[in-house]
Amino acid sequence: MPELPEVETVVTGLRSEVLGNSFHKIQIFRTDLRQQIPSNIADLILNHEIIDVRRKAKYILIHLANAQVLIMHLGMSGKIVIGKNEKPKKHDHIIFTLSSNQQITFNDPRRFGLVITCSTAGIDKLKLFANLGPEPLSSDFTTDYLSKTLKSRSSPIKTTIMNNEVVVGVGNIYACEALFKAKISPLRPANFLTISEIENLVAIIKEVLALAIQAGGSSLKDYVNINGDLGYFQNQLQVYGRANLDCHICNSKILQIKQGGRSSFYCGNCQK
DNA sequence: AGACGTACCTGACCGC
DNA sequence: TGCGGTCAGGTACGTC
Repeated sequence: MPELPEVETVVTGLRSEVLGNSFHKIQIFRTDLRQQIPSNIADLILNHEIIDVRRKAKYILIHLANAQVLIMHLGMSGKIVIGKNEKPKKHDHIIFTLSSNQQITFNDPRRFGLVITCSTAGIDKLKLFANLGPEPLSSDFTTDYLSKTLKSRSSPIKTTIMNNEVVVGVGNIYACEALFKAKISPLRPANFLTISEIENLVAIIKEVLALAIQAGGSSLKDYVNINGDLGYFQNQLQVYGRANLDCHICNSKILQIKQGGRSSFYCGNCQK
């Protein structure tokens, strides 16, 4: 469920729900996520005002008045649900109860996600954040930056834009979608792209992510609503998950291949 | 430094 | 119904 737009959506929703509150209670059911949930988490975060909620790459950062930060990542299958959680469901690993009495539940079947804490000052020293590239929606992600970065990269452009050291937040879905819109084959070696292709790709990555955020990502429903309607942006996908269906532009069959262990979807006719 | 394979874990789905 | 295989929106680590 989580690429950048979904995480952004979760962060926006969380912010409106938790700002000014504090955590009054934590229930932990499993500690063995991607990293262990720290055993002293309650001591660090309970009863301090929540002063900010932000996104960094695909991480959710909840800043507290005592200069601690609660850091969460949703992995492949993580969800954050707000509301009364009367009886914990399967794979609910941690439930935070707010001073407002609302509850925030972290649910993650595959447990590739993460819940840790860090001091505000220590964030920049975290290994997690040590080698992250620029935020795609920021002014740091430019044609100039990307063209310099791609010069030394001979791997396919698809796996390259999914590399967090190159740019953060571009996951499998939006990598496929952006390359389709940019008419660039996912197989092209990154250092073979022309300047105008790179310029176009930068603009399109920003556009695709912004549109998906506008649409509330694809996890909005799990999160705001109790009825599990499918995400809104899913309906706008041009290639992802559409193997053997017709390209909306040229009617060729959408192809599916494997790159770096992940599925890539593309139009062999439109994307060169 | 960068490329690549593999590992982490559970559930859903498909063919037999 | 059960079994085995494959797949899934992410990241980290070892090796070459």
